[in-house]
Amino acid sequence: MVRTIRDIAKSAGVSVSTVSKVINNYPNVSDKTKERVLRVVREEQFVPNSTARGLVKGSTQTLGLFLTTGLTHPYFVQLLAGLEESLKESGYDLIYLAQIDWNPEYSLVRHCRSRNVDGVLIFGFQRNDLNFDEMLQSEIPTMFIDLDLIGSRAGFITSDNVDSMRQAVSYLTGLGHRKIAFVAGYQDSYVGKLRFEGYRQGIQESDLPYSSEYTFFGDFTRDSGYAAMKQFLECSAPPTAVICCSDMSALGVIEAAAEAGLTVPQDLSVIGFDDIEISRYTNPPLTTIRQDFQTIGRQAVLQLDQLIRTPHIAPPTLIIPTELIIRGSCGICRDSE
Amino acid sequence: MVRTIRDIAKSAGVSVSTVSKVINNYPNVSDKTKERVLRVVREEQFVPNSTARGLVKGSTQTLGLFLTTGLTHPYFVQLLAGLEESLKESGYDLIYLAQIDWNPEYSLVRHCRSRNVDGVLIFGFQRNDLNFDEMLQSEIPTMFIDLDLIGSRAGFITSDNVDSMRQAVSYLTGLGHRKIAFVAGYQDSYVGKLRFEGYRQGIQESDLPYSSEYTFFGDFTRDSGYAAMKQFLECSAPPTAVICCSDMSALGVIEAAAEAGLTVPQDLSVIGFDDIEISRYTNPPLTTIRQDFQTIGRQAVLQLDQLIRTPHIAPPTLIIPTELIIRGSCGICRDSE
DNA sequence: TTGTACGCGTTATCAG
DNA sequence: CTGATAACGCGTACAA
Repeated sequence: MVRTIRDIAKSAGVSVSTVSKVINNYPNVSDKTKERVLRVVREEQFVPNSTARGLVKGSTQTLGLFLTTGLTHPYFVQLLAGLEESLKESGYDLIYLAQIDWNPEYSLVRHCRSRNVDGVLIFGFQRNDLNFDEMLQSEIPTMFIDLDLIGSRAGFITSDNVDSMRQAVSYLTGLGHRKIAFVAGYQDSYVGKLRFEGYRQGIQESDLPYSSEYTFFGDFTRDSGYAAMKQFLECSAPPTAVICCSDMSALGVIEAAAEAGLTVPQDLSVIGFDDIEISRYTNPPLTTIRQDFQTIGRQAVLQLDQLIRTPHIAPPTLIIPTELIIRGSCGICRDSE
Repeated sequence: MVRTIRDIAKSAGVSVSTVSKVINNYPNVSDKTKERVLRVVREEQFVPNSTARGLVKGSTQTLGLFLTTGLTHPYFVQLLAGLEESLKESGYDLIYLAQIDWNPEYSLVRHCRSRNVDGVLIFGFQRNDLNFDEMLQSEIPTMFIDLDLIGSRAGFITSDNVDSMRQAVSYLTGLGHRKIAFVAGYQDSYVGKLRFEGYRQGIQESDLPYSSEYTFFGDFTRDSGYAAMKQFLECSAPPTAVICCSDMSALGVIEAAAEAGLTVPQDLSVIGFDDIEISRYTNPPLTTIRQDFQTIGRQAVLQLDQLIRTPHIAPPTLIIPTELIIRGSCGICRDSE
């Protein structure tokens, strides 16, 4: 039994517009009628139809979310928790736009418009996965997560990938390491590039020579870590420390090292990335870089909300710090050379 | 520059109703006008406004999703993948109803109605978390995931928790074990109860005595597994096998066993639940029960779609089989007793 | 302070 | 086969 604003008006003995004014907290309503209307609203459990409201206002208190398919990011759940928290604060529901298709005619912008979303969150994509230019040129408020795209109404938020890796290198050099290898992610992914860049900067800042032998481009999996370490062991001067782009690949590195008779952290230091749940419990516990996805999710919505509500604001670009979690997989360099 | 159906009508030199008929594939339109309209639609990149459509049709091609807060289920991502796949097939977008609040006045039903969703998915809740009765009594098509609630328009889908545990017990008795302990989940959770029930059934079917000493009620964490094993070791006749309600707690059991000088699987057999990514790589690799969350997500949407489209259909209740993944953490019982 | 009437973009009915 | 026109439920100038 669905109630409309008209039913409420009748029950309260006022006009529809008065009800509307009460609901939307307009000033020019006498306290007496306001109270009466409010009582009826409560009694009849009236909730305004957001579809109708969306039609007339051209906005729906809804944020659109585009997600890449096959998402396996370990900390996606945290992101969601961050989203949820701020979604509540700012009063939006989230519509997951699942009807993406990958043919070139598909248009994110049209999809958004047809749904009348107030703003859009985009997560998990690479630069050329979809036609993001159209999105950037549109007037639709947009926040990219982990992709550095900017438009007049579009900003982005991401972890500080570069600094993460510089920190990691610096931590290892502080332990005396000078032969530091790097298990990279996809060469052409946004985060992959930045982390590699951070590694190179770190190397440079510590006056260490860069050797391409010490870099392996993998795919974040355990297997790629394993393969990487096998390759590093072939080097004329094998590394004494390895930085990885994911915890899973760090685990692969440790396994390959163990097979070669090397123990961590005595013979080899290893740093991971992500801080997945298991990392606390591995043997040894993994030293790793933790991304603050809860904050990223939270800030993405908060910033988007600002963008939506402020017409000429500069598009937000946020870089969220990471944290090096020091556990047991790194040790002082014993390489006498 | 947003186009409406009126713009299209003007450009094509026909009436709005004709355009509407073409868009919605109505029969009574001549091929010639249909073609002309379609051309204009394509040229002008017209997409009908789903808000307006939703208003008049009373349905929005949208499914609502209620999620519990702080969801950390490792396989939620799989569920999402399953959802996404079938969402695409059946043409819905998913609206994540984040504006839940926990005061008693909050009504799921009203929230749904205000958004005009066609159906609802509910995941991660316990029976008394919210007022689900109202939902069950409403005419809103609903699928509960992992919660066995049924209404005239509401069904559920879940893994076969009972059978999973019976399988596990049966597998262990097949290996000669007769002292089989159980690390349960929350005592009052839906899945927790069923898994415990399955364990008891399995015990009974194998004519083993049930001993409350052999059951520990934990919370799915590694720590609770650790604590459980410590307790089991205090028994006058410690178990030779342990079944756990999560992989993490299985890892805790193994750790506690190792501390007591027991090696797995020689001295103790351990079975987990979930098959998280890491289980393949632990030492020994974990024998565990895998839930098919991809299928659960997929079927949830498919069944809901059926429910929506068929007025008087019986509410679907699906129990999805699990799979015992046999790896290296179980061995033949050596207990000579 | 309150109410009337129109419009948001679409679909459905019914007359032509 | 095509086109007016009335809904759908709400917000808001404007009139009272």
